[in-house]
Amino acid sequence: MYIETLKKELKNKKYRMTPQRELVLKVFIDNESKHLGAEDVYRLLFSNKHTVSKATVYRTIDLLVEFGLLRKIDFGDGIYRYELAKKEKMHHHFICKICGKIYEIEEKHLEIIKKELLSQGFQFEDFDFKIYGICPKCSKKAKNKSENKK
Amino acid sequence: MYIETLKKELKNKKYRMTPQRELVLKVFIDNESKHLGAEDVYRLLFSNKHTVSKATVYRTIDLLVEFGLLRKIDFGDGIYRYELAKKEKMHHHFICKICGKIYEIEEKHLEIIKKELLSQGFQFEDFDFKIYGICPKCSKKAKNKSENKK
DNA sequence: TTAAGTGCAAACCCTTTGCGCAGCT
DNA sequence: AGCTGCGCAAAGGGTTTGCACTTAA
Repeated sequence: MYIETLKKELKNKKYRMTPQRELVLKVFIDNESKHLGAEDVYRLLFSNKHTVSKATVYRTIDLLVEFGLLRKIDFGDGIYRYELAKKEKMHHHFICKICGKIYEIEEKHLEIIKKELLSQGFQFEDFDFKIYGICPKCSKKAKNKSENKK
Repeated sequence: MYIETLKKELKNKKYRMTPQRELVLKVFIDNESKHLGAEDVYRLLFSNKHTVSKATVYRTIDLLVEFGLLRKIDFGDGIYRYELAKKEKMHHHFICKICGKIYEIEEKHLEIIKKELLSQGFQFEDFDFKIYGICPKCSKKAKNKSENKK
């Protein structure tokens, strides 16, 4: 169904469907829960014996972002990551500063913020909401450690 | 007063106060409303006849972030920008996709989100909340244009 | 057939690092 | 003297680009 959208968009813009473009999109479909960078996509394809060049991976990802199939995420570590853009479900990211794990957080309160912005004349297209901190697991570990020391 | 904080922090960590460190911090103080990248800082100093090497600019900025005097912002264009971290006033960014202007948005609703996270065991340290869209000015312009066409 | 797409390697660009010299303490 | 800090230039690392070859339509 993502593939269908891709084909449709390509036709609209008079671009072509190619095996490489399908392969790149499939990587994102098969790794839905992950946040993959271009390098990751390249390596995943490579280890599956599908050789798609890095240049093509980068170009295809740009295309998929342009088509709204992928959302670009930036965790501030110098690597752009991407995730399938499921329009229905807006979610955000909590990044643990200790273990590095990324939690997806569903947020309903943002609706209020959206409404306020709209009333001020802002049209929003994309939210990027990241929270950095310490996740429950890590703060539990830290707690245990300090108790053992006593 | 930022300078005082810098001096204090440096003393704490047994680092030294230098003219370069003061100059870099001053650039941020004198350009409070802007979001400067390292390159910008370097150029601003250069055009004011103060030569501080790029390496030092980068190193000093890292230091200032470490001390909590600067906040790192990432608008996803491959350049890290920084702003003076005024702890009191949490604000966020609206980036217009047409004119590129960055609006600072004060947000009070995030308090609710913070509370919910806390109750789930998440400890947050930093919020990064960016909204991409079209600002009131640009959407007005677009509107006028389409009306003229009629 | 022919314009779009691909692969390769080199180029880019922001950022980081190694190293010798300068300057606090 | 012994570190810390600086400037310079080179290296790093993710991303982009030029160009000749390949391929979808």
